[in-house]
Amino acid sequence: MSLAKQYDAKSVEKKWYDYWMDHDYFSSTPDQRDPFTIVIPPPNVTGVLHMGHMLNLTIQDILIRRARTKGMNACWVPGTDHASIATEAKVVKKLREAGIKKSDLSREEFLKHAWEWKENYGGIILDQIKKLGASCDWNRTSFTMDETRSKAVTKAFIDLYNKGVLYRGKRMVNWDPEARTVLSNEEVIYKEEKGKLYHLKYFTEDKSAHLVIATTRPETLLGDTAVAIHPDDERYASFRGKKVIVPLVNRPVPVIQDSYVDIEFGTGALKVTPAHDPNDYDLGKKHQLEVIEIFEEDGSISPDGQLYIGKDRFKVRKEIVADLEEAGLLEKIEDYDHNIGRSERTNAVIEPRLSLQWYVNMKDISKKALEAVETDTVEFFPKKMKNTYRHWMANIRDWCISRQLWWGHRIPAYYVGESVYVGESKEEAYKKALVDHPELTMDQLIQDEDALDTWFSSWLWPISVFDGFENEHDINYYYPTSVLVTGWDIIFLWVARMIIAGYEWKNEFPFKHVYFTGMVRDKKRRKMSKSLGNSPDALALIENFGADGVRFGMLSCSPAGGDLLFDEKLCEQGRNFSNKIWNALRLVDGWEVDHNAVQPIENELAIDWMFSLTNQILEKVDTDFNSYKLSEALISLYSYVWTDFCSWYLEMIKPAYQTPIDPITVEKTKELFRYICTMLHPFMPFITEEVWQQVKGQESIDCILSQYPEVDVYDPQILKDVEFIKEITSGLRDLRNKNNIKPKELLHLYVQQDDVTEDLIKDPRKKALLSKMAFLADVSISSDAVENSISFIAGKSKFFIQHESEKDPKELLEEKQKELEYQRGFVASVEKKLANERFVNNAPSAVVNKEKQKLEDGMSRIKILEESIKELSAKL
RNA sequence: GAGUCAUUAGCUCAGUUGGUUUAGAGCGCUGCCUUGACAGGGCAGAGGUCACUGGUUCGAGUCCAGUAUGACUCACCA
Repeated sequence: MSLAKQYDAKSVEKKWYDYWMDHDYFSSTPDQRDPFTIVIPPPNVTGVLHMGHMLNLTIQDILIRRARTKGMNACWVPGTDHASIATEAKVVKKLREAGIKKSDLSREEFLKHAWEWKENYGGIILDQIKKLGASCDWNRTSFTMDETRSKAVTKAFIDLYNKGVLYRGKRMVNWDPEARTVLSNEEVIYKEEKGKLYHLKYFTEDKSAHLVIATTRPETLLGDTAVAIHPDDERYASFRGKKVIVPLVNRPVPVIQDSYVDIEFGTGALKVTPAHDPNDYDLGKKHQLEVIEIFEEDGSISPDGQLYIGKDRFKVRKEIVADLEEAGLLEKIEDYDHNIGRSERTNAVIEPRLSLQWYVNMKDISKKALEAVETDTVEFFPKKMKNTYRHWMANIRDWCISRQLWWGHRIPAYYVGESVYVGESKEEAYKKALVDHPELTMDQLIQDEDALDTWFSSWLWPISVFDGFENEHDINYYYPTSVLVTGWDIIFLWVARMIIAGYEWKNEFPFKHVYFTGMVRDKKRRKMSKSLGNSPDALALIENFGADGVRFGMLSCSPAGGDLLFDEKLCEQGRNFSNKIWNALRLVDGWEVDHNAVQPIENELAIDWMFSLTNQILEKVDTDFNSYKLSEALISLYSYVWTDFCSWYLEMIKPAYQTPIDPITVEKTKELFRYICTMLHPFMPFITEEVWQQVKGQESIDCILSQYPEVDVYDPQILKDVEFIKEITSGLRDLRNKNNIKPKELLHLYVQQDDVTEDLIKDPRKKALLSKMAFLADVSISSDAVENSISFIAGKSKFFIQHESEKDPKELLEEKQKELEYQRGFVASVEKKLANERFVNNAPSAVVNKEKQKLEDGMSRIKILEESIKELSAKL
């Protein structure tokens, strides 16, 4: 049965994924082999597959599949995280669309809806991951809120609490008024935005004088409890120790002096709102100022604000400006660009807010984690990420882990008044509480309303996916894992914390290597985002170019850590590559084998050459993998398969049209195909499995489990020899091109006599190969000039054919003269080096000899060019 | 404001401890090619003062200093 002209990725990919699954090839259990383990960076359960995931997953699959063919016990654990804010937001939105308000539901009712939502949509991304060909051990699929993972979270919390690492404190936090929860610094995005600077008048109590304060947030004056000036600022000397009146609310507040105030900025006078600005909070503490909280959780004004009660902060800003103007207390408004922090999830402007939260004291528990990276115990790729990591870890702040959400792990802390009791269950906490409060009833023990930050479960991931807090069996075998593949944007949120957790609970790092991928951007270097609409539909890409094509496209342009400018063309290139391999297979598949045919001698050489080259590539790919240069490895394989194997090798051994081929050549060629399939399999698993099945011969094993070849010794001389034959062939093709000689018209090639050409002519294998590739009737050495000839140079030797040049001799002469100039420049630079005594004396002899060889070859080329020019000039 | 990194062909990038015939690849571009694996193809070609200025060295795209431009991270002053 003949093969289809074009490769059909769609049917092939489904067929083999099902086949692999049916044979349980992805699943792993501990055995005597070395483990190679990766835990997936869990995508949000709300997520759909996007470009970042595809890059990330492709890389992980490449590493896993390669390890598998190298005989290791490869285990890739998939899963998702519960993404508390994102998921809760989605559920709230869905409920709202159905006419249900979250505030009308009890916690239990809401969670029922949330779980329902998770059951319906949570598996989507996992199915999409399968389409990409990911060879995850699906039996191990985990979810941060499933039973095992939840237990781990509770255990970790209690353990830290007992060690005294957790504490509860009132702090100024980043408050998201839309999600009504606290955010970590990492979840706030600062960006320059256009704003205004409002200049407001604060009068003294007797109204005799006023000072002017510049502020971007006039509405916060409702919470002002002081005005600050610099002690050295003589402009405000008369206000020292006095009180001024806060506009509109008419509250007298002290004028305090503090060197924190920047004399140069604005008017040099600062209004102080301790409840709603981190710096003001510190000032307030220092000067023992009153703290007035004027905002509700949703950003509206609270009764303590006195005015505008219940109105939203931005509405109030407009109104208060109008009211101030009317009262004559507004001096002027200036345009002013400043940084505004917004919630990464809801885009709401962050409101600094005082709040009682749970914190992890990071100082001590992060020490080992910093050291591990400093000493490369945990190695980062690319290395430069160490700097970023060090900077953050050295200045680490305490981690606020409580979130005012329902979807997530509820904090296992219970209160009796001010006393705190933690426990895996309410019963356990109750027992502890009874010690202090013998009269306590169960109902009087109140559990914390808040849930834990999602990262508080993610940081346990490399341990919890193996049930590492409860069960030794798997964790002892798989932990520490081999490599973590993730984006650099979550180096603090996730990577650093996992390393900390690893040392905290396993006393060992969670992964040996961390490979940071770049950001996927569009051609214009913009980040791919939903709002810009510049992100291609991942599944549509797979549909159009095949998973192999997309994997190729993602990889071929993604240096570690570097940004990746995604272009659909790259996937197209990948698809075309599949097609190329497919058609190479078709060629070989179509050959008629004559079992009595003798192998032509040029095939012998071609095969020797191709095997040598294969070993060279194997070596190169190994080196690239060791330093995670995956895209370089792929590019090497691409050019090895396309250029060397298809364009040269197959042409070398191809029998004449409708002529049968000898069995040895076919067998060797199939063997080469198998090498190609195994080497390329990690990158393009489907096409390689498909082709493998056609060429596997006696091998009963499938490509996915085929043994990765070891590098064998090879003869570099054979690579040089064939390189020379290729150079002559290309030179002659160019000559044909320029002189309108048909590509396949047989020619007689004359060769200038020297050591290299003599070797070429005398070796029948080389001569035969050259003749076949260059379409030669004959090759002969000629010391005499041949009449009416045109020539070219390959290496350092002259080659020519008897043919009247069709080119304008003048043009030809110019071309040769240009070339001569180049060669003279080249020779001059080499001569300069060799004339330098210090070079000849100091440089290693190998380098000096190389230079001498360069000089000799250059001189030889100059001589040939000079002769040609002389001949050409004579004709003019 | 502090720090990190980058600057090589029209575009995107390689270039491993300084020495690989005065720099490589892919895409794009130009010319030619179609019965025979593949137009999702073949053959060939053009295209670069390695950002700039100095320095170290026998030798610098590669090391050092400065300049310019850009990107990112962290911290943020009303």
